[in-house]
Amino acid sequence: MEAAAPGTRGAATAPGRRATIKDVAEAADVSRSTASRALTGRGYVAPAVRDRVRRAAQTLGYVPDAMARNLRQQVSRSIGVLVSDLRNSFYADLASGISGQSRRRGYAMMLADDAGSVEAELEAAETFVALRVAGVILTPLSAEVTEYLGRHRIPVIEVDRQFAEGACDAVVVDNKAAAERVTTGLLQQGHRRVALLIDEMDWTTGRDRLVGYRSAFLAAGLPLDDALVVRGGWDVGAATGVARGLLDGPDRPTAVFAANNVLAEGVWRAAQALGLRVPEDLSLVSFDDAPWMTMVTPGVTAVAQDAVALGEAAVAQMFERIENPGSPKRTVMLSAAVAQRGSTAAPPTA
Amino acid sequence: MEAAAPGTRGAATAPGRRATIKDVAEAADVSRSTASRALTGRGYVAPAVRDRVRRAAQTLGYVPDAMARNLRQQVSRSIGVLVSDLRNSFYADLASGISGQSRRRGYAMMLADDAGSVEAELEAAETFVALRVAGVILTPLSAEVTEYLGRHRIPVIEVDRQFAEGACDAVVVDNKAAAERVTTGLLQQGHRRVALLIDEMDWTTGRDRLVGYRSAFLAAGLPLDDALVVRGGWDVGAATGVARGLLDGPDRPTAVFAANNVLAEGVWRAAQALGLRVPEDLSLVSFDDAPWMTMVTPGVTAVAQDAVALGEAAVAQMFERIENPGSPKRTVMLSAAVAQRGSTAAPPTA
DNA sequence: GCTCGATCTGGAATCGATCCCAGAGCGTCC
DNA sequence: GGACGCTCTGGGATCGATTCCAGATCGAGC
Repeated sequence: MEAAAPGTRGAATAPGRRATIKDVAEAADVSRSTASRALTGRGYVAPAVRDRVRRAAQTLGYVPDAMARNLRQQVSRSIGVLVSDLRNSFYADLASGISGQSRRRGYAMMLADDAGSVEAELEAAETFVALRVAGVILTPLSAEVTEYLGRHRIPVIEVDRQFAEGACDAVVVDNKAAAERVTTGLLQQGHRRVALLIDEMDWTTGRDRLVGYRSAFLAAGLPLDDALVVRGGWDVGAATGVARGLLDGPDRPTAVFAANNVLAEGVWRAAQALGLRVPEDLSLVSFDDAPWMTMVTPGVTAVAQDAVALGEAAVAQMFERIENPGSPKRTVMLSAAVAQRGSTAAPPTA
Repeated sequence: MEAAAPGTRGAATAPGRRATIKDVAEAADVSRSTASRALTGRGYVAPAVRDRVRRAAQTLGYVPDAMARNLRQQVSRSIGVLVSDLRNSFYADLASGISGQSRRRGYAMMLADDAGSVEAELEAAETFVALRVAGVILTPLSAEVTEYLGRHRIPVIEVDRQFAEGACDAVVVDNKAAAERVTTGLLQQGHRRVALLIDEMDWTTGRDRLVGYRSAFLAAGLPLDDALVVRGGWDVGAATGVARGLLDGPDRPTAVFAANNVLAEGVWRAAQALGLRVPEDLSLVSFDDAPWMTMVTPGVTAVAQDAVALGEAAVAQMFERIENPGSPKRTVMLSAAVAQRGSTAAPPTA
């Protein structure tokens, strides 16, 4: 879309129906072809005629029909975005980054969220195909969706997690490195019973965070205890319950590494409920920063994925793919910073 | 879109280009008209032929082009949504509610955020017009955008706030009643110096919250002190600064009513920085709930607007408007609950 | 004067789907 | 047997824009 200068959006003078290019052409006393050339700037038009047509369009409040234009040109200027849950700040930030960046490039964003349902995910993908979007950015739930979109020749960028590595472009954070870094930090403070609370280990996110956690132990020459790796469930309620079970007992871990912000919230709530002080009784680190982590006392040390930047990088990668369809698939890996706050300390010397 | 049964999304067998209805028609050995009738279910088709066409579509992985369909039918099955800032959980929840509800009705959602810029808002509106969306749901920044969309005969629903009352449909919360309720609560606990920290007083949100605050004083027969109504700025940094100024002094208020979640965060941070204990030294209530408010100790008492429900109500209103274009404009008012937490107490007896 | 190229314009085809309408086939009823 | 109604199919117009192409006009150069 050509960005009209401020204040130039014309006043449609009470049209019974929307103005079409035919109306503009008639008003300017030229043919539809000429009107089109004048407005798009492609092809010859005499300057005087061009101005006349533009004025007419202006007066009529003409806005070209994107459907018709896209149909004719067989390209669309919108992208599809599919995330898991907008109420989770991680996905909201991601969408925000994508939105800003794609607007800057003149593309509109179709946003859908599958509420964790593979069927909803495929339905959204089908809608994107129907709308002939220029590309899709998604946080995949299944490998099928990428394959489906690929079959329809729609460029796909997987963000945050990947299914089949190398099957399509992807933008992810270096989960392993970041997980290893925070785990090593806990070990260096003297913790030995460090639990990992995790939601899944099938996607690259969970898998790599687990790998990072383990390699920190190996690097420190410390033994691994698989009983300390615990599945935490998908929502705060479940996570809180699991965390209570984990923390309620004599043999409890002295530190917990929560693999995402929902699980961290569960641990925090469980600690509160059990009267455990952070960090005196329990150290906590989180993968995924969240707004509340800077509000509580002490603040929660977290791997701060910049979700907005992740979204922006995904958009950049998508346009590179569109301009360059043949180039080999690429996985962009962003590093994540660790925001040190007050939620870790040496373990209690019980 | 007809929801295909799971697993029925056909395999496009390596098409050089996407299958069109012409391809389906040829594969099923019928005309394009018949293929169309078979797939849409409108008009006569012999059952045997219908099945043959559907199988052909299946085999080819045919997905009808929404552009072409919309162009022909002059209606679209997508709605435009325009919010201020997705990173704010209020707007993200709103979008989430809209998304879920519109997906349920088979509509796609075009989402844009103006980053507080009126120009970006108008640009997004123009995109919505170009895409011929069925309707637009927005949290308006300017009166102009609603008027612009209205001129192009696009149904508009304003959510959260209204500009010209009655100019279009709207879904809002009862700001006045909720503000009055929480203010009255503070007065009943004995507070007299109750500050209102507010961002704007031009929109209905700010105006009504101010009105509610004032009428609580009037109802209690207490005098108003306009020096206690303070503008707090638009982001957390500014809000924190203003709150520090407000709370740093001998004559500081004993309670603060923050008119939104960003301002409440500013007050919370300022109180922390100044070493003020909540609620012993300072009571705090917020308009707008936010996730962190249940995470901190004590929890922050807040007017809990259900933003998801707000979004869902907006979608419902939009479809009512679409089905019933002539009916008088309607403003739906949702009441907001007050989530009582621990952030208020009787004022210090200094 | 004639050719050639550049500039400029309008007619008509095109994108992919829907839908009106004419007409074929067939059964029923008077 | 003929009129009528119902079922079913295909031809072709249509939505709104873009774009190819033919042709008109004009000025310059030989």
